[in-house]
This record gives sequence, C-alpha cells and structure tokens, in this order.
Amino acid sequence: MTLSKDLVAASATPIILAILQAKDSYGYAIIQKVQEISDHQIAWTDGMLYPVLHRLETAGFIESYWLDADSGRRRKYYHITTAGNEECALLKQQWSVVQHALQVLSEEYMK
Amino acid sequence: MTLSKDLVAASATPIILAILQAKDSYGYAIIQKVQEISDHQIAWTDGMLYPVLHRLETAGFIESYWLDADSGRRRKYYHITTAGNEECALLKQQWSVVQHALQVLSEEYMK
DNA sequence: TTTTATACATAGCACTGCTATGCATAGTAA
DNA sequence: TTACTATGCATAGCAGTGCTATGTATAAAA
Repeated sequence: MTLSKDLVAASATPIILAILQAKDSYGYAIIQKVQEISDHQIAWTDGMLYPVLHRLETAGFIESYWLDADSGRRRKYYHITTAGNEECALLKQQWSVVQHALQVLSEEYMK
Repeated sequence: MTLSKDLVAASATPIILAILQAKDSYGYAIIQKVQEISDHQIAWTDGMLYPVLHRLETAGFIESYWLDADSGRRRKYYHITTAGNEECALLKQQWSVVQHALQVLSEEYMK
C-alpha cells in the first residue's frame, strides 16, 4: 500500500510526535518504528524524515541532543516538549474530526 | 476547530467522494453537507472546493451535468464514477492504515 | 435598492515537500 | 582487502500545486 502524497504529509507530524511521546528516539529508528507499527505499509525515506524533524524542532515541538551509540556511531536523539505534547493532542483531535465525518458518511451511504 | 492545511488537503477528496456515494450533489450543497456532518468543525470555502471538483472530474472520479433548480438557478451536479468508487475505497483504506498506526502508538504510550 | 444567500469559475503565485545527492562509519561477505 | 550493505545525518533547490483573491450572475429579502 502506497499512501497518497497528501496523506503522508498530513500524517507525518502526528506519527512522529506520537512515537516520541513513548520515548526519545532518533531518525533512523523512527523510520523503522513506523514500518513496524504499520506492518510495513508505511515506508518513509530518510530524506523525507529529516527535514520534518528539523521543522518540528524549529517549531519548538521537539528538542535534540547527540548521543554516541555502543556501535560508536553518533545519533541525534529527539525529545518531545510540552508544546509538542499539546500539538500532538491537537492533531489527534483534528484527525478524529475527519475520521468521524467519514464514518458518518459511510453509515449514511449504507442506509 | 481549524484543521491543519495538510489535513484539509488529505481529507477533501475522500470526504467529497463519500458524499457523492450517497447521492449526486453540487458544490454549494457539498459545502453545507460537510459543515453539517462535522458539527461545523470543518468549514470549506467555495474557492477551495471548486478546483478540487474540477480535478476529480479530470481524473475521471466524478462526472458533471447541469440542472435547473426550482429556484431558477443553475446547478452543476456531480455523479461518482466506478473509478471514483474504487478511489474512495482505496483512500479510506489508506486512512485506516494511518489511523491504526496512531492507535497502536497511543496504546503503547499508555502502557 | 441594498444586502444576503445562492452558485460557479479560475488566474496566478506564494509556498513547500521531498527527490536527489552527498558525507561518513561499522560490519560483513566475498 | 575489497566491495557491499546497513546505519546515520544533512540540505540545496525546484517542481508541483493548493488556495486566496477576485469576478460574474441571479433570487430573495430587508
């Protein structure tokens, strides 16, 4: 399943914030996490993710810090801020509005 | 509640197609229908809707025909095509993938 | 006669998502 | 020891487009 461009754009932020709500993480791991929880139906490229992370950091929704992994490689970890938590809640709410609308329409159609 | 720009873009097509699945309709009525089923939480402008309708028609998802209303005004009615029904089903499926992902993340966070 | 509601249309540009590309290192297969 | 894959991050730059702003027209109502 390939998600439409619009849907990818609309879902990236809430998904990233929701992942970081559980625990701090870094770019590469986030991509894998998204694949995992979507049964490989959502496939993000790194080139698409990093700019989004930078935007979220600029917006103040997440903060970053560098850590060295056991492997020796450097990883840029992201931590969700209070503003990020609020944004995440807001986005989820907006999603539920649309979801509810689609739900109502489906039911109406079935009648 | 004001929906984010991305979400508006991603939800417009499935919502319009879902409305037309129930019965043929026209621009102005579609805007009112969206307000109604979303408890006035989704507010589309006509300037935003008409281009979307034209795009959907060009894509072959809907077809149009003119009708004169009792009021005397002309209305451009839209009818969903077979391709449109398929597209609608596909989009709904894509939405459920994202919805499911967000759901899983929420549950993981709660644990 | 002025305003509001109804009804559709689109030029054009501001905006931006993301592709394409680049850099770097660790592990592993050959 | 070489090549390849996986890991890991970064961004220039432009193709692509969503939608604001604007225009037209008619009916009804105030």
